[in-house]
Amino acid sequence: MTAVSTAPEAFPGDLQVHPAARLRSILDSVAAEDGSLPPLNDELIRALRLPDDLPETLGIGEVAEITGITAHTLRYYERIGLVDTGRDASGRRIYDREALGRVAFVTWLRLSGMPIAAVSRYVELVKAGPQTQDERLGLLLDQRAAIVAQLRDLQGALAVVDYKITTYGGSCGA
Amino acid sequence: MTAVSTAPEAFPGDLQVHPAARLRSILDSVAAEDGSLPPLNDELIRALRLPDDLPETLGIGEVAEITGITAHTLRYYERIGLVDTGRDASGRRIYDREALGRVAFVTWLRLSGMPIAAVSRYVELVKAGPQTQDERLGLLLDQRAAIVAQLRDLQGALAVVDYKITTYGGSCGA
DNA sequence: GCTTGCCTTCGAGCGCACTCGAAGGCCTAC
DNA sequence: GTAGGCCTTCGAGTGCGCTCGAAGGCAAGC
Repeated sequence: MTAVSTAPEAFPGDLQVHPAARLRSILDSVAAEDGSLPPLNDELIRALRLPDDLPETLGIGEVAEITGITAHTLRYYERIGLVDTGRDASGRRIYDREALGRVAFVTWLRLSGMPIAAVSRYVELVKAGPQTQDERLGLLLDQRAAIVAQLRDLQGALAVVDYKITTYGGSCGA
Repeated sequence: MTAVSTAPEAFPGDLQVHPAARLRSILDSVAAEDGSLPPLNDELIRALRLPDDLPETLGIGEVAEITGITAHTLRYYERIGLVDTGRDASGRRIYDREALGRVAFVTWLRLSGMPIAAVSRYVELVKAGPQTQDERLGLLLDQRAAIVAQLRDLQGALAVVDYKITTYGGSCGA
């Protein structure tokens, strides 16, 4: 896994491709210089919970800016039940820390390729109470396996692309 | 990157999710026991070129079975110009080694998240001749960067999911 | 001859995940 | 008071990548 260290730029312009660019930049901040990532550490978890110097509550525009997810999409997520928010006196959405955490969590799941239906199911289970823990764990384990499979696919694709790059000029076949 | 070694099964049943399941199983055959992958080696490349004990030419049904891509999708790929094939006397598609190699290559690119439009562009450039090598290399480098970014995203998601699994029972937020 | 089965083309349809536009409300600044 | 800006809801539209069905051809086997 050689160079391509585009690390310095904190907020790349590919929002269309990856709505969670900003979350990724948060992840970047806890990643090592060589691009490797801690498998699981407190710093990362704290990053997920988002910085402490944020205001107590945020408007949808601020959440959009922080997470890189459009306000339209945030409303869509709420409409389909993925994230609940409060409202102020004039009916505007209020995101507190917990709501922001949910947005972040949902975004990570989506980023890992989990279909919205599955995320939705998970959120439903959480709302349903503690007796659903087994099924929730099952969903997470399934998703973990899916992530591992994707990692393997991507490593294979990386090998193929690297081969093409090193021998580039060859034909399309193989 | 701990266990979840579902390695033994050669042909998992998730064709819908990953049309390239069989290609992945070929990749598996060159992967180490612990799931790690060689970044780039001759064996993998040979695997991409597909086994030597295949018939010289294949029908679309055979290609579908080998690659895990449906005949419908193979026809679609041909229709949009991603893969050319020959025809027999009665108009049926004939896939030779080269065509099979192209199917495999295209599948790897798709698996890495490259949009069809970009794959299409790449194939066009190959057809256009050697003077397009620079642009081809550019496309490949872009895709390499995209793969690396995806790997990072997935590793982050894996960390988040692992955190949830190890602390499971918690709320949905964070 | 007739069935079976795999193939052909063409065009339409589908599922997912947004994405956008219209029409309007509320608050602040000038 | 009015303009600007950010917000609201609702429903429709978009783009991607398949996915499918219909209608029919061709060759082998009974």
